[in-house]
Amino acid sequence: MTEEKKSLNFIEQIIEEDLKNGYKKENLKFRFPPEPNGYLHIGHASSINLNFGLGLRYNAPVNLRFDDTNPIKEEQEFVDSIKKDVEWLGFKWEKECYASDYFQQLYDWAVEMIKNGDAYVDSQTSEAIAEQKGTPTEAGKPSPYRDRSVEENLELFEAMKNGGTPEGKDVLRAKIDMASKNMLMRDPIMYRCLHKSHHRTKDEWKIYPMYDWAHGESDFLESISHSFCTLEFLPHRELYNWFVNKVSQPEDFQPKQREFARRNLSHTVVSKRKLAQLVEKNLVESWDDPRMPTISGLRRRGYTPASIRNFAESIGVGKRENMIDMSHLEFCAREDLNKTAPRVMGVLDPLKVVITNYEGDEEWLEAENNPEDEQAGSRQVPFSKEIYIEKEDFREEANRKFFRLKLGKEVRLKNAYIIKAESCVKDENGNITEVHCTYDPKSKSGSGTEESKRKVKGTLHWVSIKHAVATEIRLYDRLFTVDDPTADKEKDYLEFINPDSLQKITGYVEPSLQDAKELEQFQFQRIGYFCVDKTSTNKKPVFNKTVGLRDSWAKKGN
RNA sequence: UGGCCUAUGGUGUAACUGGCAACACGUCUGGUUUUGGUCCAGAAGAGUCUAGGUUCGAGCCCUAGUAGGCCAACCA
Repeated sequence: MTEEKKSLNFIEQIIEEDLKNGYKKENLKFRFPPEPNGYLHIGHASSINLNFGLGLRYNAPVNLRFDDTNPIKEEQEFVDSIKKDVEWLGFKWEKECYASDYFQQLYDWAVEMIKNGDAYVDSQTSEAIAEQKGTPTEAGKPSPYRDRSVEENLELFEAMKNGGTPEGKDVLRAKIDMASKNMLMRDPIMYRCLHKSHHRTKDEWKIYPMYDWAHGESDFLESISHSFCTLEFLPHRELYNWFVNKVSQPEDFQPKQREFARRNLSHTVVSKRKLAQLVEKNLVESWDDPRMPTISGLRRRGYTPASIRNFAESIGVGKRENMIDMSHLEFCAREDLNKTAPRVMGVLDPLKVVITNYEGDEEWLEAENNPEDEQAGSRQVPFSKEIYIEKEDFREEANRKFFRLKLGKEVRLKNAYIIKAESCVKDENGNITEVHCTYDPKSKSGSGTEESKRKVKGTLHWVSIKHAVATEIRLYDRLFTVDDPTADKEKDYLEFINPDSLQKITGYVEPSLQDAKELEQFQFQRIGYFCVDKTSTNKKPVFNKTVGLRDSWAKKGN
């Protein structure tokens, strides 16, 4: 085996550099820190893959930490879904943590900071505070409350904590530098009064810490060595370090925040807020609608954990703006499903074929389950005089590039016989309603006869009409009609919703699929990959189309 | 108008840290095939945002531009 030197991404290079500079490998520790205010999406999958992947690579623990500092937006439902999704993707966290675990510690540290003159209570309105903050090009002005005495600050902060201060009245601010070029350093707010019940601490707290005054401290408390976040947090790094310095001793190891670019996927949106909007406005069914780029949506659509992990791994991590084409995700789905999905036959747009010289009642033929997998074995599929084929697989006449059924020509029925189209029946509008064929009884697949080995250019999938199971098939297309629905500053992204992103049809599948279970995946031969929807029942099976097979015939515009 | 980040085929990442730009997706050929799938073989496609500079040598370093992004929630 040739030892191929896999190039490191810039995150791994940072870690290697730290290791080279004496940082102990056993002290490496990472975390994935979602806010439980929505469902995880494909962008999070990248972050999950990065953090947990690093854990695997360096044999280091990775915590799952919920950044639950805002009770207004956060709910237990989201905590549950996030845990489910991370597990489903195949990752194990070391500890399940919550920023809310540290509320008391954070509070105690805040009191210390007040005593040290590093924080003060500001009694102005949020508007006044915003105004004094200045602009990126203009320094801010100090609050008139900036120099309150320690005693007064302590008293006021105590009142905030006890709920004696109304919401919106007082806030605790760090005393840093109102003239800093970094807006975040202009006395950032540490605590606000929120008399809301928290999904975990219930009514215990009347004040809640802000992100900046919680995240780095949580990292510090958990001994996280490297804290990775997306690029928009880059300006927060200075503040992150400032706060960590306040709560730690110089000899303590300090977590290191580094930033990477979030991944954008074409023809969709990757923003929790926008996805939530799609759900709220009923533009999709739910967070797990198979058109959604959420982990739960992709799961329901038929994506496998491996396909999503491979996707995240293959697109890598970088620092520049990006727009990854959906076709790349689809490739990852096919690549994985090709190896694992059992092959079956189903007809989506049926055309009746009568085999006029077929004498028997029915017979069961052997069909290979997966040519990519020797172990997959075979099954029996029923054949009879009347079958369905795909409407687009028959033409009265066509040129020689059409490898399918046409009058007077032969085609093979997958796993069955070679048939020849003799005539077709049409309705009053000229639509073909039936094709009459004859079959060659000696051409049975696998029989080993001379006739069965004949080279016939086309092979069609089919299903015996009297054995067929009628199913609901849901076909999906991209959710948005353009690559980047957010690119147009004049138009709202919702204007680019694809009205035809979902199509429900009735299809007919072979009887072996009658009892398929939720999430079971199949390749409908010559069509694509499908999986059983959660609303499916034995009486009425429902299949979601995950992705079509590559189709070099359709691509040529036939 | 301030500060910071970024810039490599259509897309996403590489380039052993200064040595003739590579990989994957996508596209196109051809072969195999009882899936117009898979698989196999091959091709086209960038001279690295621009202009200077350092150097024997620059995608990598320096300077100045240009373009895009981020920063003025009691959101994360």
